[in-house]
Amino acid sequence: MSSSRNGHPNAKLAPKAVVGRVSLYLRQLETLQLQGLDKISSRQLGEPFGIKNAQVRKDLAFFGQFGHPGIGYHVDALISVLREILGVDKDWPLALVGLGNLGRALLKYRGFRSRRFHIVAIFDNDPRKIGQEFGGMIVEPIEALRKSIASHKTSLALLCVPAESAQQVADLMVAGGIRGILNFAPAPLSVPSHVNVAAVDLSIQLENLAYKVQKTQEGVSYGG
Amino acid sequence: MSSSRNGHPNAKLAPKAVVGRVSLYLRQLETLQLQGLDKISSRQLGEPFGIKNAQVRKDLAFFGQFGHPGIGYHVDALISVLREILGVDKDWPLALVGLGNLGRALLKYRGFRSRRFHIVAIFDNDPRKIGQEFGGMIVEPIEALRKSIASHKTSLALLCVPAESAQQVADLMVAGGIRGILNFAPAPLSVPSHVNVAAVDLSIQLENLAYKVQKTQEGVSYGG
DNA sequence: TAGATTGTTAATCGATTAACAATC
DNA sequence: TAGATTGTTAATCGATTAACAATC
Repeated sequence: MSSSRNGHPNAKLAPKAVVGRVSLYLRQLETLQLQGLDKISSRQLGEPFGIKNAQVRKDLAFFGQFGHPGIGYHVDALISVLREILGVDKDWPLALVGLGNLGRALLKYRGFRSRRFHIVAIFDNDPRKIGQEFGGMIVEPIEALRKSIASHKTSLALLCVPAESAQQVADLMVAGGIRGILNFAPAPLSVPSHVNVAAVDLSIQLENLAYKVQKTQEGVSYGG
Repeated sequence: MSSSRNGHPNAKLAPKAVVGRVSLYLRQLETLQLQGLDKISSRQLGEPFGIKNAQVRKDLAFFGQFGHPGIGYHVDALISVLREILGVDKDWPLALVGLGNLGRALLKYRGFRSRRFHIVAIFDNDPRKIGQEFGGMIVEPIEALRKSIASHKTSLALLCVPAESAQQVADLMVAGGIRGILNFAPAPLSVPSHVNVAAVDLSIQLENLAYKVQKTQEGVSYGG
């Protein structure tokens, strides 16, 4: 028995794959809530993603017992509990560094706000950008990162600078106390173990697709 | 020893994780090539990504024998072979659908071109955008997708429309003969099995980071 | 030759799936 | 009650790591 749930006491860190799927479940639940549904089974919850019912139950079981045998899961209740588990039941201030094309696109991206992620400060090293206004914020020089992180209590940062300067900027983020970096630069980052990095690497994703497409297009017609 | 290598004959599709890592190796090799290195060991190759030497060798062994015992791998030779394996030894035309903030940022993104991915046609359903020029191309209506895919022989597409219309546009892509979709919309896509989808889901990545940060910040101070 | 490093096998580890008693 | 569906255990599957003979 022993209270596990919502990640307080001795709970272990869930495997990354589990957390990713739980995010998907949460999103699906929110869609269903808008549609007025109030109950859902593990089978229905996994279906849109091609995830098996046993997997859904196992993933949720990692955090506690939320379902009702014979019934399924209550949509509203499960939403609350998953939001709490993932930590998206509160606001997360974000620092955005690098105002190139991608950085400016992220500044306007609506998907973040709906998840309580808010960009609160923006940084660039281009003197022509510093002092300018973007999305209601004044661009600060990268040296201002440290103070800004402290004053906004920022834990998460979006790293949108070119590959060449990514490590250098990451170092400044770490020095300032950042705990998680979403890295859009196509470069590996070296950070202390208490800092988490997630990479968004578009070229690698495209290469993956290219490989599969190439593979499934030939393959068929060749002999052993 | 039966030619495996470079993915011609009976070669099985490599596990997704393997392909992703091979992309990283290739990028690292290219960096080393620019630095003038001509040999490298499996240990050095994996180091920047925190990948163990045994893993690097096993990943490469999936495609063939490219190394030399006691020596390591020849940088130039391995680059050629990995490019061929991944399919990035040739040009890949891309269709871009959805010219919101993200779509326009991708249009200018340099990371694609260096990998021989080229956006060759752009689409939107907004009448104010159709006919306009972006990045040297004229915006076409989404209904033109089918003909364009055929004439450009496009296998890969970037899907940057809002979540609500993502499935509908994906259906048109599939009908037009697209074989791989890089999906930026926060919505699950349902496609036939011969079409590959890779999702770029920023909110989910951020939620992952938020979870870990939250977890490592508390955790420590609570009792069993 | 001695030292380095490969490709590959065996051992370990972790993740997914199937099955089912318990429950509504 | 009968049918549905959970949480969980056991079985399967796949991926990572360690170890080492073969090779340069």
